[in-house]
Amino acid sequence: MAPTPQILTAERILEATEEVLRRHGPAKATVVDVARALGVSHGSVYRHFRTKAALREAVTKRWLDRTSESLSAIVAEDRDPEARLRDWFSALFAAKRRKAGDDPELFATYMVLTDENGDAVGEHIADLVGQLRRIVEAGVAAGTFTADDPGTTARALFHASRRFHDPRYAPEWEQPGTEDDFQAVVDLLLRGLKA
Amino acid sequence: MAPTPQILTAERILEATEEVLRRHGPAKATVVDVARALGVSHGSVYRHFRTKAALREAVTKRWLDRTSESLSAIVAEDRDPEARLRDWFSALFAAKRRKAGDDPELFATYMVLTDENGDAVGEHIADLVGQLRRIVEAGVAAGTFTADDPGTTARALFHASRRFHDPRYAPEWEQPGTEDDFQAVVDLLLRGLKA
DNA sequence: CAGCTGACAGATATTGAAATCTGTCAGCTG
DNA sequence: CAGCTGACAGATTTCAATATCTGTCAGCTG
Repeated sequence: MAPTPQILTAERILEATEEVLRRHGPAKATVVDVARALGVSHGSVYRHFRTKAALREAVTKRWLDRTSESLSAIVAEDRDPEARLRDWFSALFAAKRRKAGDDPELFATYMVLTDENGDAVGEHIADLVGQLRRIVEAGVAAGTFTADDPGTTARALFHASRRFHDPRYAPEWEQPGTEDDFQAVVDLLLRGLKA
Repeated sequence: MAPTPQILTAERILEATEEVLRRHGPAKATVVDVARALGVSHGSVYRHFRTKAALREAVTKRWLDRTSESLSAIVAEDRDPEARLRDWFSALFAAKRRKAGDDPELFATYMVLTDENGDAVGEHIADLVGQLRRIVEAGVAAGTFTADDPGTTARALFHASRRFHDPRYAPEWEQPGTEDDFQAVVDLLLRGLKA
């Protein structure tokens, strides 16, 4: 058979772009590199993405969506909302900490991308806050949580836990005592939430 | 009288350095500039500060200490701990937001300095957490707060409110809804703290 | 003729030589 | 002679020339 003469698709370009970003880092990853990795001219890439910025934004969205999806399973479970909320926070923190620790360079690359794409990050945050709101609403319905406005409470929960999922704090996540600090914040927030 | 032939002191050097930083920004403020502002040679500055980094660290500490001092008055008051805690958070947030809003360039300058001087920032945070601990202890003593370990609880309060005092979030402080988000977080934390 | 190529203009990044700065210290000065 | 100066070496920054990249588009190709 011929050496995989696949047609060029947005999906394939995104995969190649991730690979190029992983290899060269955010500062040196060029559209020409992506085209070369795909064996096409860089003009072809511009047929699928209007600009380099649009291409990088699409990569960023894909990456953020992967995090959201892994957490949505916890939201969908049919369990005690308090336990789900604890698990959700733990899963979010563990996922972020693992990404930052396992491959610091790749994590730094995605930090640059998220800095560039405030809109995509805003959507991602709205998504996560929406997940929190669903858990809070379940708790209110079950009578275990008190919340005048679950949306406002969900935002408060998100903001109050930023120290443990905002990538800007990543360097502090491996310091001793961080796990205790995390538990103390979650405990305090859950106490405040109880009916 | 002669044109103020004052003797050279660490204090005068620090004042001149602040002025130079204000004028030229952190990237272009040199030791030579500071010496020129004082009418001395740059060698004299090195008599009082071993390195440029030490000079900048001293400026950073002075600046951070001013914030701590303005808050310590609230800690020392003889009032309901819950009200003091609310006022303390409000004062901290208001002070930070005012600094960031009134003179964004100077604020950016101090962001660079704090990035450079992690140790000074660490001490400052320990100082603020200590103030929180004193308020929590007062609340526990008065029977209005519950806290197994006031030190841990104070750390949790600090971390949970970072969205509203960590300068890295300054760009978000002027967005609409921020005041509501702040109140929601403080309300949630105080609910969690109540006996 | 849909999809791709590659040459091109303007924008951005790299590079290396020149300029400036940091930190030291022998000697000056009041 | 305590405190300051200013020349100096090595480190860092600046700047302008050069190279590379982005985004377009007329035309090629299967």
